[in-house]
Amino acid sequence: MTGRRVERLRRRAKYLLADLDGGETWIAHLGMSGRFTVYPPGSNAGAMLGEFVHDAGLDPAAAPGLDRHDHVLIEADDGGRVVFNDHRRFGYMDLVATDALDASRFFRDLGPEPLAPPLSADALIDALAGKAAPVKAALLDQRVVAGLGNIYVCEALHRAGIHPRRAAGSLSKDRVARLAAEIVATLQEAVEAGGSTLRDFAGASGEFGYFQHRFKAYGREGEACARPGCRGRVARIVQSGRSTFYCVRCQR
DNA sequence: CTCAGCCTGGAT
DNA sequence: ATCCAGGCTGAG
Repeated sequence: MTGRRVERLRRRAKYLLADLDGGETWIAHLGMSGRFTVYPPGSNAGAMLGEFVHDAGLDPAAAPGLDRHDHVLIEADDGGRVVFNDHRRFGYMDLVATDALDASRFFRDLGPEPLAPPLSADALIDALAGKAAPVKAALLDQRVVAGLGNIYVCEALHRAGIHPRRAAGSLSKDRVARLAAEIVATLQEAVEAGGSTLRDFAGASGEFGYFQHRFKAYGREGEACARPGCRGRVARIVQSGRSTFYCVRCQR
C-alpha cells in the first residue's frame, strides 16, 4: 500500500473499506477485539510509533508506545498514523479489486444493509420466509441481514417481544414487520450512543460507546425485565454456541 | 443447521 | 482451573 492514496472510506456489513487509487480496496474486519486508533499528525503516541516503524528490528514488546497486540501500523505522509490492535487476532484484512468487491468471498452472500436504507418489513419477511431456524440464529446469519451481531439481535428481539427460539418462518407478517422496525431503531440508537463498550471497544479516537447502559436484555441474566409493566426475568440460554438473553415472560 | 476452532485475556 | 467473550468459516 506504500504510496497509495485513500480516496474514500466506507463500510459494508461489518467490514471497513478504504478505496485506494489504482482501483483496489483495502478491506478490514475487526473480528471480536480488533480496534483502529488514529493518531493525528504531531501527537506524541504517533511519534513514538514512528520510531518503531523505522526500526523494524525492535522487539515489539520493547518498542516505546507500542502495545504487544498492535499488529498493523499505517503512516501517512502528513505524519498521521493509524494503528490496528487486536488482542484476540480474529480480525483480518485483504486487498481486493474495487470492482470485484461485490463478487468477493466477503460480500458475495451478504444480505441487505439494515440502515441504509432502513430495513423494510417486506425485505425481512422475504428473508425469513420458510426458515426453520430459530429467529435468533437467522438474524445472526449475515446472508439474511448484513451487520447484526449477538448484542443487537438480543436487544431487537426483546424490543419486538419475540422469543429467540421461535422458528423464523413461523412468525406472522405483523410480527416480522415489528421486528424490522425494532432492528432499525436499536441500531440507530446504538450508533447515536457511539456503540457499546463492553471491554475493548473504542472509536478511532479512543472514545467509548455508551449504548451498553441501555441494554434491556443483553448481559442481564437473572434481572427483572426492563419492559414497563412486565414482571418477567431475563434468562440466558445458548443458541448456535452463543449466549442469548431474553425475557421469559414478554418474549413469545 | 449446529458446532468446534481460531486466539488471548478477564472474571469467577 | 474453568468459563466466558462483540465473529466467521469449514466440517459434519
